[in-house]
Amino acid sequence: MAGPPAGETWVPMSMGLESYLMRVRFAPSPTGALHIGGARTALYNWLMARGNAGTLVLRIEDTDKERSTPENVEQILDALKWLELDYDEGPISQLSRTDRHQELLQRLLAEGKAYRSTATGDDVKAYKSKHGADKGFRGAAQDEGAVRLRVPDEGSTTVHDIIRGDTVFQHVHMDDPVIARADGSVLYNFAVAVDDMDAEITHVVRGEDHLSNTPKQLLVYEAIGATAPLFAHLPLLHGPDGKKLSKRHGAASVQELRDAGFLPAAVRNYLALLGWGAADDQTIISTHELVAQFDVARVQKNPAQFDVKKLTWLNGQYVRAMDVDALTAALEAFTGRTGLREAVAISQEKIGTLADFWPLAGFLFDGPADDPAARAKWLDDGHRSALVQAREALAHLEPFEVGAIELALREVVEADPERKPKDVFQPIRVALAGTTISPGIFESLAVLGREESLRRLDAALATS
RNA sequence: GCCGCCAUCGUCUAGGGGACUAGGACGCCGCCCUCUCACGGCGGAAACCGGGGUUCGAAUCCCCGUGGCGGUACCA
Repeated sequence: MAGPPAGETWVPMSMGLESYLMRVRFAPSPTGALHIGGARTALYNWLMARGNAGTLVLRIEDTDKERSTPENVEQILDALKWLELDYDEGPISQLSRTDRHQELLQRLLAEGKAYRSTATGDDVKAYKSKHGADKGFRGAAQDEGAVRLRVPDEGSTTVHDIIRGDTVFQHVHMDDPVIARADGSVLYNFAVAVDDMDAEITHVVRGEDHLSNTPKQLLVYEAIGATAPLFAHLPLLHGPDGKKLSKRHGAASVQELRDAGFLPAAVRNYLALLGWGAADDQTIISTHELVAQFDVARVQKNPAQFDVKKLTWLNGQYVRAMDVDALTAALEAFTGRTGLREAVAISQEKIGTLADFWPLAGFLFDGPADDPAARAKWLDDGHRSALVQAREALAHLEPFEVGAIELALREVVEADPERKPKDVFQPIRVALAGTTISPGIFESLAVLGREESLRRLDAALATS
């Protein structure tokens, strides 16, 4: 599916050849579920590719064999699929590129641009505490040990970042980074540069936690003699307490979002807004508009806090904008039940997430809930006559439809000047639903049908 | 500790020297609508981290401080 998405043959006027050939990548490490920050990184890359007729490459950074499992890879693939973010190339396993990594590693070793050293982390630390910040660790070449890249003593490496501008890293502050373990297996900072180079990635868009890794990777490019891509380091995402986002903030992973009943389109919209704003500050933006409008250069520099309340509101907007059939399909998939359409139609404007539906409307299918407080308040002797009259009004009503039901029940209200609407409607609600919260009462009666409605009213009268 | 990034309402943001009495959205508060819960409508409270500079003029540019965050792995 390389090339522009279906129906989108345009290329923004301002885009030159370089942008037209844009190649971006999403390169998660499979250490567990796809977190929200990772999802946003995936989304931004996807938006860039789709908005610029570019190519999105999916690469799995699995060079850490301890943590990378097939199950974890599967989780990431699932999450992307649920988010409806597709990719044009991959998934490529970084591990599968071992031969190529070794080839270049040996070359750097042979050229003296990298060297083996048995120096440990503690050795480096000791060296640092001796020399302070004025001298980065430089090892002496040995014939065994881990492979370190030789960092020049003088000069500096500048990261050109689309979001942040230039950041200069002085070489004297940098330690020679380890690029391969003593057993020869390569490390992230080496593999990522090689793979991005071979995949001809033009724009690396990733989390800000990689910013200080970038000069090391730039040095790898330089040692290999390759041209580095452009970088964009995204601000990190925090929870409501300003700390790193985690499970106790409600939902930290894409899977949790799905289970909480959020819609993929709403999640995409919300995630896009987390660190980025459209030029006109629009809040509800369809994925199609997002593709057209997203501009990584406009991404915020400061970290954003994930706010589940705003996501919930946004999700409600999407729920209400769906047509009933689509929402029914989503809810039937979510609940595992069928025949929900009528109940969905009368609940649509009252739910924020898919998970809100069953607690609200489940009584239509599974019978009344049991809320003793509601029964005590509304099914007492004081409301008995209203319930009896309502039952009579409904018993032979034709047709048994929303409009007729409302007329009939309002007549019951007016039959007694002391009566307020809720003195009739709430007892009915509690009789039908078992609780004081439900979709509209006329609508609920119509969906239940005459027979079931009368059964529930009789049951309430029998126990009150 | 060292290296680096960042800083507008509680939150997400608009703003990029004069259009700022700092705009929008979520949330919050009040009112309206109303059969419950919601939706919706109307209104309100709420921010330029602090201090110095530059300038006729600073939320916007510079410096310092403070705070937050990231990195400092033979993790990614």
